[in-house]
Amino acid sequence: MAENTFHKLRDEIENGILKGEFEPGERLDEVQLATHFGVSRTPIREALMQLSAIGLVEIRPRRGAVVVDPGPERVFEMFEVMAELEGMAGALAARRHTNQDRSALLAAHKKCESAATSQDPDSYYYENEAFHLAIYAASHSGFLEEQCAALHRRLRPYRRLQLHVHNRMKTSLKEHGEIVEAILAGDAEAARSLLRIHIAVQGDRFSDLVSNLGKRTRPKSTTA
Amino acid sequence: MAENTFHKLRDEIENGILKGEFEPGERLDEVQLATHFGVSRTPIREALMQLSAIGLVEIRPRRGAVVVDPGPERVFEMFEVMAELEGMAGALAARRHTNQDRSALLAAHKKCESAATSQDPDSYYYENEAFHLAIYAASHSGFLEEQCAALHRRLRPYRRLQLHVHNRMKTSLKEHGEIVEAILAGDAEAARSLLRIHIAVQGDRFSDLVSNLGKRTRPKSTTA
DNA sequence: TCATCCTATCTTGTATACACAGTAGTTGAC
DNA sequence: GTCAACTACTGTGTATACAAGATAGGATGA
Repeated sequence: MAENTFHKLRDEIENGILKGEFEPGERLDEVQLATHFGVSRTPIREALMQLSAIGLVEIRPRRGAVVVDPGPERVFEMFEVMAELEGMAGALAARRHTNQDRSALLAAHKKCESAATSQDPDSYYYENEAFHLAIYAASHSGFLEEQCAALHRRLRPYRRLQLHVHNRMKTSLKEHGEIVEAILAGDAEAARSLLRIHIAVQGDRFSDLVSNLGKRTRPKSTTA
Repeated sequence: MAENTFHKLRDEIENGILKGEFEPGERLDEVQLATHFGVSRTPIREALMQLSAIGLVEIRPRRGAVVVDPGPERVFEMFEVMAELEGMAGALAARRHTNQDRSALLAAHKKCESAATSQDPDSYYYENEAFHLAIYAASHSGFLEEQCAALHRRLRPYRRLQLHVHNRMKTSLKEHGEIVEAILAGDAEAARSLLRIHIAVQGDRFSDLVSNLGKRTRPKSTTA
């Protein structure tokens, strides 16, 4: 541990963006953030630099940092790439998973099941994340795992919105079951295509997503 | 452009790392870099923050920044992911390419041909990069294009080493030809698998890569 | 009344200063 | 002679100060 101030600030601001406390397009005032966190501008700037490098904020010269607004097409493209990477992770996991991975996957799946039966979207959202992280880990490719986790993290807010679509939780859980089965059976191509379909935003889910993107920018009331 | 100092510094240091001026594992002294570039430590730190966010350097608290050394397995994993992403870009390009993309691809391919016939590895290296960027652009997925370009850039030094392997240039060019054909014919799955094979480091190429990784860390004489 | 220009203020970008942690070198003791 | 501890120094982390550009508001002219 023993992290530095700018590390904590980076996570803090990143979470703020992902949770929607800072809206897309919003300007991030350095002095304001500095006073808010009780630090000087220096570590704030360093945190913003890191966020700009991973594409969460954009720094325009002499004009400050703004929260990047990906827009519907870009979000769709991100899901497209996520589907491909997850498919790859699933395929590798099918070939390489150990007994430990097997237990982790089954345990994560079971927790998703509990969350789904108790009809708790927030809990399912959390356990779903753990489930996917377990797949990445089972791929035994450190780099792929990192890339997947990073993109997964970035897509969090949109995934969260999707879960509130009617019946999505139930469908999602059913797909999880098939995915686990394919991976544990060592069927790489089945795991790949099942995961692709699981992630991809196709058909109705696309219009659901676009519709939800509009809702994301809230009526300014919960800002404080 | 009117970029800021830290933008230029970031590119400068990044190029230094990719070109091997800074060796993997080497400590990046802030004061030394500052005096070298004739600036203060502030923009240097901001540049290092960005490089740490994209994984080129690692910042350990109170112990400064060091150039990340991926190690053979990690490099292999990066090529694995690159192969998948390029395959995806090729598949999308096959479906979505416009007449403009078509001309750009053919032009880039022709330039590779010229470089190959004149037996110029450096020139081929450059034109090869342009060729692959043309494929990314033809995918018409802005996010995928960015991801591919970033990873491609990061793998530059290793690709450069590979080109010096005997006959690689000729084989590479032949593969390019087949890839162009598949894309222009609209055969997505052919384009995908051809590109996967083109990028993947398999069989002999893996041992070539590992052997070249050793050469990269030079005999410490050119440090000054 | 509207548009344009000028000015004042606010914010970013860079430099510098100071505090604290880590590291290395030296000295002393076993 | 070797190991450990203490001290001095080097370098990072954060704050603050200063300079320069951008924006907004007001004033003047058409």
